[in-house]
Amino acid sequence: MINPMYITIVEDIKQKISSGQLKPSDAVPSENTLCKEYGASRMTVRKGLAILANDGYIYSIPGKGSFVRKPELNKYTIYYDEMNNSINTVDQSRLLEVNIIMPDEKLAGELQTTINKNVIVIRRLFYTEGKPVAYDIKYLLYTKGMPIVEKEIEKATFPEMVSGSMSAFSLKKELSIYAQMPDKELKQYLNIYDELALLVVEQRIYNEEKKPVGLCVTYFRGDYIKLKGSSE
Amino acid sequence: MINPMYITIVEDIKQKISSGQLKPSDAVPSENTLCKEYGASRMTVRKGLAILANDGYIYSIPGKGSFVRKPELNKYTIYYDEMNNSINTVDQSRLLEVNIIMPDEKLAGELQTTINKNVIVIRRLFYTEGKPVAYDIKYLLYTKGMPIVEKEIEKATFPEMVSGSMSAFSLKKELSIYAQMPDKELKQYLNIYDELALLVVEQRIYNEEKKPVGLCVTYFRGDYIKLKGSSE
DNA sequence: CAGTGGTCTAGACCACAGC
DNA sequence: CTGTGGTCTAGACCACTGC
Repeated sequence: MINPMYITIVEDIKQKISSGQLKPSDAVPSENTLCKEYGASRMTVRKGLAILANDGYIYSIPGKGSFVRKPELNKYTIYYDEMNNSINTVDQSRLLEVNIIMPDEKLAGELQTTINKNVIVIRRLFYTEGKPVAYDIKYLLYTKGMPIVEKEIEKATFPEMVSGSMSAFSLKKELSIYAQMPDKELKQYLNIYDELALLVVEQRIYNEEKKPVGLCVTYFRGDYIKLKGSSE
Repeated sequence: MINPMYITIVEDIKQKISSGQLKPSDAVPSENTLCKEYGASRMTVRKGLAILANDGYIYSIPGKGSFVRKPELNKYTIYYDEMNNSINTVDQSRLLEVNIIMPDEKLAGELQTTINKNVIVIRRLFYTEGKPVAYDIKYLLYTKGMPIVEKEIEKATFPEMVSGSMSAFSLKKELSIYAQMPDKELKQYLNIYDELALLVVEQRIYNEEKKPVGLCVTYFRGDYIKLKGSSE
């Protein structure tokens, strides 16, 4: 396997950074230097540097040069949807409620809407091997194209519901994760008889203009979910 | 403000995708078509397409063309370190223990080492406004350059401790997040008198060859932490 | 002023898809 | 075979930095 030249350049420089030969805020050799070093044209060298910049290894300052970046030690990527997580996958879901309501003030505030606008409520229970493992409640601002067929709602994830009515590319999403004790209602739904912690995940979806279009809160039995994230 | 031409191309195509004019798996106009359309050279067009590809909007298949990608609806980025979270920041930390131990079998398995290798244990308590909010325990495989000064240990985050002894660029990190009830010991450390859920975060750090170099488990009082993530 | 990175061109050759 | 994307070149002009 013969790599293209720009890949060679990328790997050489990555190696120098990983090995400590080049340290954060050190200057990477200038483009012209690298051209001579590799016998490559400037565009080829630049392609390599662009990749390094994109991967977070270096940054460039016009007129000065390219420099090694300090790595982001605390950045993780997490793939989350309410039906699928690392311990168990939801194999069944039960629709508790689909309704159109007028939000109370708290909810209206959350959704940045007014108390006289319609909001869709969807409440579901998720099961794994016949046992209830999560209680899920969603509030969606009504827009055309929203799912109204119950069968669709039962199996859809939150972003899927919203993206039916708008291009998914324009959506901004936020997660909020915390631990909580269940109240009476949740204990009943989730068959909890003694003390058991819940993992609560709130998803908020915003449109292109950062207006909220939906809120989803999922209460997972603590013994049935583990969220996983990783660097890179 | 006049944008470079490749930015214009990027924004035009992004707009077509966001507005739904181009849908997932639709073909983007070919490079030659775009060259003519914008009166640009092929390298300029390609630069634009490269950016779109990098941002996850499109993908290219040699010999066929470029196509609109299905957005990753479930991808989030989370910035986590054990001393800093969305409700409160740790303003004080107390070192409970720094020690060198032989791991038991379970720990040795976790760290993929043997029970006769030295492991550093660090246990800390984190405080916010004088109140204990998290209990933190770390296991590090010993390597040269490890922090041994207590003052350093008290304030360092997990990746910082490890990166003292190796280039941080080569580290792979994993997060595991779940909810749990505190045991007696944790209740004591965290001043918990009635039932309160804990948010538990495990960090695992691996070196370039995917060998574990450290494990860190942090138990947060559920009422004192909320992890935040967001798309893009 | 010389050196740096940022943009851009007008060619070239290649491997691969599909007809 | 034509059209596609992937790699690469050898120039060019620009704006910026630092001496």
